[in-house]
This record gives sequence, structure tokens and C-alpha cells, in this order.
Amino acid sequence: MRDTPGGGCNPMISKRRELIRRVFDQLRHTFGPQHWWPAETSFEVIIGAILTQNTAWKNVEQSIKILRERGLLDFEALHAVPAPDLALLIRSSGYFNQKARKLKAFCDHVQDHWQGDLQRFLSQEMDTLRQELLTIHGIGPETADSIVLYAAEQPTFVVDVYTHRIFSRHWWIDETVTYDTLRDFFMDALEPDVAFFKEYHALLVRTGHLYCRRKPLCGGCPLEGWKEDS
DNA sequence: CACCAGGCAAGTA
DNA sequence: TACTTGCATGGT
Repeated sequence: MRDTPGGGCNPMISKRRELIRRVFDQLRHTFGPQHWWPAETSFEVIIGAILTQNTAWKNVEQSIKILRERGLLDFEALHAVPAPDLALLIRSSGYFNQKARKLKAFCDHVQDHWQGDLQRFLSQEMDTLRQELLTIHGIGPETADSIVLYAAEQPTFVVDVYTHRIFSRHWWIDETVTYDTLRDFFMDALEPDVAFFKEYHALLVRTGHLYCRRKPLCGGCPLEGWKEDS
């Protein structure tokens, strides 16, 4: 007997896996494919991941547009821009001084440790890459996982405020769980699958936008009325 | 007007 | 370790 990611011999994990899959199937059936991450290159994913921290994606789009027009969705080009200049270009994303510094910190790290070879940096073994990302200023657990999954295309599960909200409100998880515990909740129960993890996170964000944004607003959610044992 | 958004770092006790 | 606070624009 051993615990497989699929939960083969552990009844708790096996039950959790079933719930997680049922939630996915329901959301996928309701909303269809989400086509995430909306970006053309891995570097653009990384820029977006930093800019969207605690910020509506709509605000980030304007910043990305400006960076694109200026040819700055390119590692060497962006690395050459001073943080104060960059801050002015990403104003619409909010926290622009901090985020400019974060973008610079990322570029500096890849330049200093990987000679600017972004693809080689992203090609590291998953846990090593994730740990290294977490040492970079401005990259916390969610941003690190977003980069690993959507830029490096390696199978980590991205947890965000909606993941926490949706699952805790249904009493499927404790409200006080930490990021890593909630990430393990999914990853211990599921086979690693990049396409599946990408779609799942996107669907949770979509569901959160529609039904778990403001405090009361939850009517009409496709998961409404679900019980733990139903 | 208040509240929130696809977080994180730094400060305090 | 466990809370708190600053960061900041733009939409509802």
C-alpha cells in the first residue's frame, strides 16, 4: 500500500480527489474553456503575473499594451529600463513604484544568475524553480506558482483568494489554511497535469469573479447548494 | 461615497 | 510566530 497522487489506497484522498474533479467538471461544463494565460510569450506571462498582484486584470491590460507598443515585452529591453521610468509606464496597474522595482528585481536575477537566458531558467526542475522564484523580491507563493504553471508550463497548482473563498465557504477546507496547505490539498489528490491545472485555476477565478467577489453575492453559482457528501 | 481587485514585503510585539 | 500596515489605480 502506498499513497499515489491519485489517492489509490487512501480513502480520504480518494474522496477528496472525487470532489475536486466534480467541482472542475461542473465549472468546465458551465463556463467552457477559459484560454489562460492571456499572453503571447512566457516573459509576458511573468510581467502580467507581477502586475496583477491584488489588482484587476483590466488595469493590467492597459500597462501591457503600453509596454508592447514600446517594445518592452522583451527581456533585454525591459532590463535596460530604469525602475523610475518603468513605473510611469505601468501606472494603471497600481502600486506602480513597487511593481516597477519587482519587475527589475526579476530581470536582475535572471541576468545575474542565468546570463539573461530566461528559457533555461524556466527549464529547471519544478521544485527547484519554484524555490528560486520565491527568493526573488516581489514573488510570493501565488506569483511563483503562476509563473511555474503558465510560463514554465510545469504542473504546480495555483492557489488564489478565490480558490480559498470557494472551497472554504462550502466547508471543504478550514478557513484558516495556509497557502502551502491548500496547494497540497489539490496536488496530493491529483495527477500532475499542466493543461488541467491551468484550466482549473482559470475556472476558479472566473467563478470567483461572478459569484464570490462581493461578500453576499453568491446566488446562481454553479456550485450553489453542494454539500460535502452529495 | 465606500469597497474591491488574479499579493507581497516590511514592520511590530 | 502571528498580526498589522503600506502600496495605488480604476471600476462598481
